[in-house]
Amino acid sequence: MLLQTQKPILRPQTTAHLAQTMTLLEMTNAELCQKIESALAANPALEVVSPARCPSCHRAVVNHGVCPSCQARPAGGQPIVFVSPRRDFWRHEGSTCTDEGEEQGEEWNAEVEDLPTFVAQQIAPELAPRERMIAAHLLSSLDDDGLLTVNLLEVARYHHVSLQEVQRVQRLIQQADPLGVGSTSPQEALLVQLEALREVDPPPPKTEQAILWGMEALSRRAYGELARLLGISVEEARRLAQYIGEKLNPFPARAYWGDVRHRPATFTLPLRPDILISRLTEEEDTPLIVEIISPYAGTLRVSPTFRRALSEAPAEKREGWRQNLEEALLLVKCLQQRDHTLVRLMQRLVVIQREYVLHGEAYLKPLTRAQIAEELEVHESTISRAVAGKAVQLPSGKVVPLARWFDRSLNVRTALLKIIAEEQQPLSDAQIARLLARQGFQVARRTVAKYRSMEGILSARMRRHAVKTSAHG
DNA sequence: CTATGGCACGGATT
DNA sequence: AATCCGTGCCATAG
Repeated sequence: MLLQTQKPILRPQTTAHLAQTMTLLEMTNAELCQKIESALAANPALEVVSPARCPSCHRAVVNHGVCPSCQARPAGGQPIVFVSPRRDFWRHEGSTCTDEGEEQGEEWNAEVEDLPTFVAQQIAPELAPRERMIAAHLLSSLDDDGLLTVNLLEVARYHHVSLQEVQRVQRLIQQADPLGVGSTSPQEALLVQLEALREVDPPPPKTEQAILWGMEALSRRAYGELARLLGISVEEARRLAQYIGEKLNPFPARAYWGDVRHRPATFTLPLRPDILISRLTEEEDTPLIVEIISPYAGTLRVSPTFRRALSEAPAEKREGWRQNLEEALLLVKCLQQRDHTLVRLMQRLVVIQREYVLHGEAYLKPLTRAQIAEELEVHESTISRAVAGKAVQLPSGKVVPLARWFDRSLNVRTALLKIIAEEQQPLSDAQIARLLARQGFQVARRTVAKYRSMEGILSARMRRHAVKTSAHG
């Protein structure tokens, strides 16, 4: 197999190695990029050489002389999995990495950085000179979502003004165009938007309370729970959730940038993929190409020059250099191991979830991390770490968290929704369970009931009467 | 008597 | 080792 070409040392020699491997494994590319960059800056023994390129397709590939997708056409639905060098959209500010100008992400960053200026222009006329400083402070502390990352009280203390004054400035910012920017929490952003909408488009009753107390239930789509919490009917709860979902946005910056420029949904998501999946051909039986994006833009290695220089090093520097060399070796080794684990994981995952990758959520197979761990003969916590926080871009362009591939119930829930949507007369939980079993979903009757309430669907009996009576939760 | 929702246990996840 | 989620058992509403 082509994977064997880069087979790393599999057994951790030291506890340091073990610990670092685990840490690296659970790191997202974004985090890892930073770590590598600081390591490169601090350790002269490390260097990045430019990636090898495939002579035929010119694709850059880490650790391969030939692009794996040109090298061989795997048989029997086997995917092509390889580690590819970091793309531009992973670059951090101040990075020295060059080339590889890729289609996708860089404009995203450029525009988001513009947001503070954009807001500043709108509110500038309203500001007293003294408030300008405060506004600048707040606006420069916005995160990608348009929410504040600083405490208002701290800002007030920093500028030696009262909290009220800071709040006044904040309110001005919140009223500005991406409605709700500069809020300290998603809830606050929602409330600001709600206030502004109130006259134009009156919200359902208790919307405010739902935002204040029910966010957690709301985000889980636990409409039944929400209804109980607010003392309203489930039907009202659903309508309320729909209102919030359609008209309001807890992350003002995302809504704004998403709306103004009609770009694919991929880039309005805050997720940047760690792994890209594409198809080799348009055929149904195409091999899938899985690129695991490496956190560096070439091959990371221990500099041979440095190694040579070590033997001629002046005595007083020798100890420090030797330590550098050791750290460098360790880091490289650990990263290789990380790559290897990810490659093996994806290799298997893509085979199992092939239908999902090609055709979407409905084809997601139930899967547990433990199951994969057994097949790959690694500890389950290894899988857990490898999956945590990672995002994958599917051939469709959609970016999803890798964790979703392991959802045990999502597909069952969609099937359940479909059944209920299509049924003429209300079915009992037991009947639904049997229908689900016929579709290959083995779930207990009790679980059907749980999913039902999660989705905010009334019981069979209630559904029968819901038409005339508006029952009370 | 049947369909549901509450509570608690055990395996999965982190 | 702590926490979450699916299930089984049981009381209760219809």
